[in-house]
Amino acid sequence: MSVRVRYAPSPTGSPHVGNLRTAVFDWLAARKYGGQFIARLEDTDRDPSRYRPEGIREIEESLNWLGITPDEWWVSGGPCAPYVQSGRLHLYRQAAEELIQRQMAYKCFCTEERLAEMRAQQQARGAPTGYDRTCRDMPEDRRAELEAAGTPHTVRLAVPMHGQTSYSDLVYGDVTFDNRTVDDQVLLKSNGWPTYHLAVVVDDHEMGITHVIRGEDWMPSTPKQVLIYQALGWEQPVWVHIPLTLGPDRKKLSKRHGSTQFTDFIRQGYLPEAMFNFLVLLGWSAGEGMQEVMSVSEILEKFDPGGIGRNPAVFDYDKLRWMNGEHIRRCEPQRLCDLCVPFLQDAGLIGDPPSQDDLERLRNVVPLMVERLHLLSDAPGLMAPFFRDPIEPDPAGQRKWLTGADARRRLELTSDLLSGAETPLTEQEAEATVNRVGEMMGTSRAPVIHTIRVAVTGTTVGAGLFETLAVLGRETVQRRLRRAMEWVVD
RNA sequence: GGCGCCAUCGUCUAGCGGUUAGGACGGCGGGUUUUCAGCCCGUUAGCCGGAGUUCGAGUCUCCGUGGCGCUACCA
Repeated sequence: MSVRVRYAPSPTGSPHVGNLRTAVFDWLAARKYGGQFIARLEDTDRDPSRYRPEGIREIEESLNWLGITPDEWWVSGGPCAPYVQSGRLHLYRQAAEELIQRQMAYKCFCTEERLAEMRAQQQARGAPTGYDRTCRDMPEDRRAELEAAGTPHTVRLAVPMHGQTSYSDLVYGDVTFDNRTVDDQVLLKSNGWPTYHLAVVVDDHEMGITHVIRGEDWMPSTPKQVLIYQALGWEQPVWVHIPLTLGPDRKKLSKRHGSTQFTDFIRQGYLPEAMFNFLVLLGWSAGEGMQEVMSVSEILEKFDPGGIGRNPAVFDYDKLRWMNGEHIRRCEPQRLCDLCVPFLQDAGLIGDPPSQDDLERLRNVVPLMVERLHLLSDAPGLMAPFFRDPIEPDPAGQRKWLTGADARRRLELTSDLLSGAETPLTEQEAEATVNRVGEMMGTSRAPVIHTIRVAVTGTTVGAGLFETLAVLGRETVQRRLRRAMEWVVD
């Protein structure tokens, strides 16, 4: 039987990085085993405070962006459509009915108020919380009476009062729960909609899911689902729980730790392969001697679910930033240019759409900046001197390198040496010129370099000066040198 | 409170009874005399505690401690 792995997000808003990491593992396992990757929307919670359908677009965008577009999902459909739980309600009702007939579930007529009160009392006593099973052993005639009156009810799982339920987890090994500690979980809400526990089991079975890969926070509810599989006589999937992602303070990763919305990372200029690489390393290791920076195909080649660790991992923004730089440096030049375009457009440095001139200049500038980019969003700041005209000098740089008669002289000499020629300015000519100016002034070339850099870029940081001059071109360089003479203070 | 999971440098981790406990990020220092970045070199720092098993424990067992998660008609 073919391996089928699903990613089952719920539309509760913008997708979280920890959540997408699960999708990465889901995809990896599916591909590794030559199976299908399926995505299904778990939208059975329609409470307005949590149901945020706007987030669905972002889930789709994130998956596509990462390059892990599902083989079957709500966007493109598939043999198990619909891939949205709200369109599958009849299946859950049918399953609930079957469970009731098999006496593995029962109708519960308790009101939410009563349940809240019960819970409050349990907490006050310091007792374990959980349903007290009032309706479980309800006399048949009483049940029929309430039913005939149309009393709202839920359907609960009748968890065995004794014994244990255990399952085997690919990552965590054998996990066992005393049935006494497992709650009689609500399976069907009083509005007829299922809870996660019922819906996930029914859908995973109906869709032929073979591997359930999800966050470790689902472990405590797994026995409930195992019980449902057993009651319905269905074969269980392979359970694979993966460790959680934490913030720098070791608490669950959340907004206050900085960016956690996946789309934020896209906007900030991280590369898909860098995110993929970083996310998979949060909980998985190829073992000794591994190279950490890997392409998606290298990861796929080395990936082994057995290498998934068990300890929760802190999300290290510094390492992600470093890793992004590594991937940027491995990027094909043309692709890197394309990736930079939207960031430069947002900064107003190039047109939308960019002109041929913009694109040609970008192709020349990117090689100078590739080693200096960590995030694509660094591009506008770094590349501004090549796209903005006129430029303004950085005050500190001006104070240091555009001050005094010597500075003026360096500008004048450089400008003089560069004038006259009609040929394009080359790196060689730029270097020779700067060297010559140094000689003429009886100094090393260093001060010349610094002064000219501030003059033509406005800043003290950036690419090597000779390459910079060549890319800027003779005409622009001359114009900026002359302009800079006005900036020199005494 | 109950239940579950986890525990090696600050962080991500390798280790699967015998190692000088290895790598990566970060930090620090140096080199590349063209800044920044990159690259190269070096350095910093760790087996939570206690019993037990064993000739020998980071590795196995138990207890403790700590962290995290779940404990909803949320997922």
